[in-house]
Amino acid sequence: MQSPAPGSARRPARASTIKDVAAHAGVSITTVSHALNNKGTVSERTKQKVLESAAALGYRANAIARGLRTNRTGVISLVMRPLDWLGEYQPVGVDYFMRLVGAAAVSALDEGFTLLLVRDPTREGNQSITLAVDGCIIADPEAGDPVIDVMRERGIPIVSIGRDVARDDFTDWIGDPGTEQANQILGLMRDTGARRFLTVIGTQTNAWNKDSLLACLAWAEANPDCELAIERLSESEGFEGGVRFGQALAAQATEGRPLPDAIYALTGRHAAGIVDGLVRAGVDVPGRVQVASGNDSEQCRASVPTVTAVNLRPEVLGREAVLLLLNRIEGGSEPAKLVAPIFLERESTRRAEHGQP
Amino acid sequence: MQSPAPGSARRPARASTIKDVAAHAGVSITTVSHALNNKGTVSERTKQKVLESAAALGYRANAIARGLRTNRTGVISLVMRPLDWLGEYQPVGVDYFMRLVGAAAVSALDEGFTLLLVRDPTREGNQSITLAVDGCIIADPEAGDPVIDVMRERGIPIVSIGRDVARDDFTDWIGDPGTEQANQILGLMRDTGARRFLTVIGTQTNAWNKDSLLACLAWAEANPDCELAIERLSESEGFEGGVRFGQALAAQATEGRPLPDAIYALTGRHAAGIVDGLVRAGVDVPGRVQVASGNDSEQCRASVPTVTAVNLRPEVLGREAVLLLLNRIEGGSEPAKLVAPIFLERESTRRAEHGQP
DNA sequence: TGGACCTCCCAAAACGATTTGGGTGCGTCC
DNA sequence: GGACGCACCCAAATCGTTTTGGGAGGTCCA
Repeated sequence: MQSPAPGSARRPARASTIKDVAAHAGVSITTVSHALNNKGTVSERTKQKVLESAAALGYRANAIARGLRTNRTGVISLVMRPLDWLGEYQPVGVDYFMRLVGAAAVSALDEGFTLLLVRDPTREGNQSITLAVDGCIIADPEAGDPVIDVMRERGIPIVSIGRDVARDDFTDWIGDPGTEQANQILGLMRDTGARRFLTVIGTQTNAWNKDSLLACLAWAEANPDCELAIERLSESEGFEGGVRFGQALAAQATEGRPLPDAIYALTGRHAAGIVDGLVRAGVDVPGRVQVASGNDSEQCRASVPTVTAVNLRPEVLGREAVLLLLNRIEGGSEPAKLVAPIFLERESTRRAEHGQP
Repeated sequence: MQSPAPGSARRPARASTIKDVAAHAGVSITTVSHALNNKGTVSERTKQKVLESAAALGYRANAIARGLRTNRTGVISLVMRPLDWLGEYQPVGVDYFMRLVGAAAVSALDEGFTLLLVRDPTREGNQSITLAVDGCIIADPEAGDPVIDVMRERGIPIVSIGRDVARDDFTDWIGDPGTEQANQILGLMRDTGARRFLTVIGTQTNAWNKDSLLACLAWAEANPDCELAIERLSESEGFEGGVRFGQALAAQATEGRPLPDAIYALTGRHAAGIVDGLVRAGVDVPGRVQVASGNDSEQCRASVPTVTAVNLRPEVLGREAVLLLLNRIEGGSEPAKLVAPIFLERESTRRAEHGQP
């Protein structure tokens, strides 16, 4: 196995084709195809001959040619909408995304598929293979997401992680409505004395933001002794945006506008940033203000104090999305699963007096 | 835009082809191809007509057919050898892998490629597109890794992250020899009083394990007042394996076999586990034993005490690997970059008396 | 008038597989 | 001996592009 000179141009080494195998075995390409794929009728003797020739030549069917003919590539794509907004990869605090990708990739591999990471496939000039996949997973679609339209037009099965809030007919999504989660978090903080609440929500139109907002409003409706304010903070502001937000709150407090008793920030980076901003401004967390996050992230775990959060279980979401998609590709109609998040109580909220064991 | 009934089989909706566009515009398919790709000579009038027809029909060239003809797919693959060993996705403590994938994906997307995550492409029966990519990145290849042979045979450019220790002629890799890193860590612990050292290395034959081992041995050679023991611990043992290892060390100490003064565990999960095992067994870290990790991970950051570690900068590795690969695909010979790791001093090692500012 | 040279367009040949729709030869049965 | 069935094999069509190698028609110049 000679290697080309370092940096030399791509070796023109033509991989052997089905024609080469046919010639080597002294049969037609039809017979080779049949022998290798166990189709048609091929005598045992001929089949062995073909297998030997294929092995001798190191033949591996060209997946592109096969894909052209069969319209199957063995590839599923994953569109991470969060990436499309963030614009750039953020090295810290986006581990939800990372875990999701990892879980989806491994699940796909386990099922004999490969996972293709793509950016918005609706963009013109996208020369790549994004529209030639067997199926597509879209994570956190925005309202009326055009990716769903494009895939449907092409007849490519698509499932989402988190529903499309503008598309009630689209039911092939997994995730959780987020209602229970909001009730649990707000309820905990109420039980430990909070009455003035602030919910900090991102600016994207995805299901998570919308459904969480609705859940918070409904909760406030059901708890008239509590007061709830809503603020928007763009996802792309990240941790630093949270810090500024927290400091601004503290500054306003010195000017007479009272601090809320409890803050529920949906994004982990925001929550951790807010805690940091408040603490730096001398506000006691959780003594004066309690803070909780709607999505666990590394910053929540590493924060001082650590931030109470919800684990949305990206590993499970990734795996279940792949399995649902494969079912759809096979024409199945297995129902989509809900994935209930896990509540993680940490230091940034107060412990309930008579809590669980 | 009607949607199919939920769960209905894939809609047979045939996407429009170049033939449809040609018919619609009243020209030949050659002309369509030329007009859309700015090749050949097409009058401005005809070109406009073609563009209009293409837009009207929502035409997007079939990437598979194009790939068959041009032998270019716009896809690069990433083989994570660690995944092949671990066998299963580990939700915690493999954030090095996750960050690498994320960085590589985003870098590829920025350059107009998509990233395909694949498992060992040398395996028989791998029906997928893994051998039809434009290039391949292999992370942490093992000694004489067969993936490199397969890709070379097919003339597919390949670059690695970390060298192949059994292949000196293969220079298209990025990373770091790990020598400086070992010297720095062992030196720090020596400077703070340690004399009896223990290095804990994984069992894989990749460059990181091998080069780190050599670096440690060389360091011991150069520091004759120090004593160095080597132990192997399989990567797949993870955090729990580290815990057991640490507890075993502590148990042996009560039986008269003295504890080392300093432990250098290459794998972050091992290091954090060892700290946990030692602390649980009542050993003071860093008072009695110092511990450092060769690869930062979330467990290192979240451990109590936090674990001194080295940030191998997976974000940079992922991006540089993609850029190097694209250069090779274009036939370039730009030299590969070294990516120097960053030393992160934390609580599990003692502070040097007269350290840096 | 004839040829050289544009400009603009197209038919057909790839690319490498799968699949359709027969062939061919042989044995069996009436 | 002829019809039929079976086992085995193959030529050619097909998938949707790109690219090659002209061809038709017009202009310009000798």
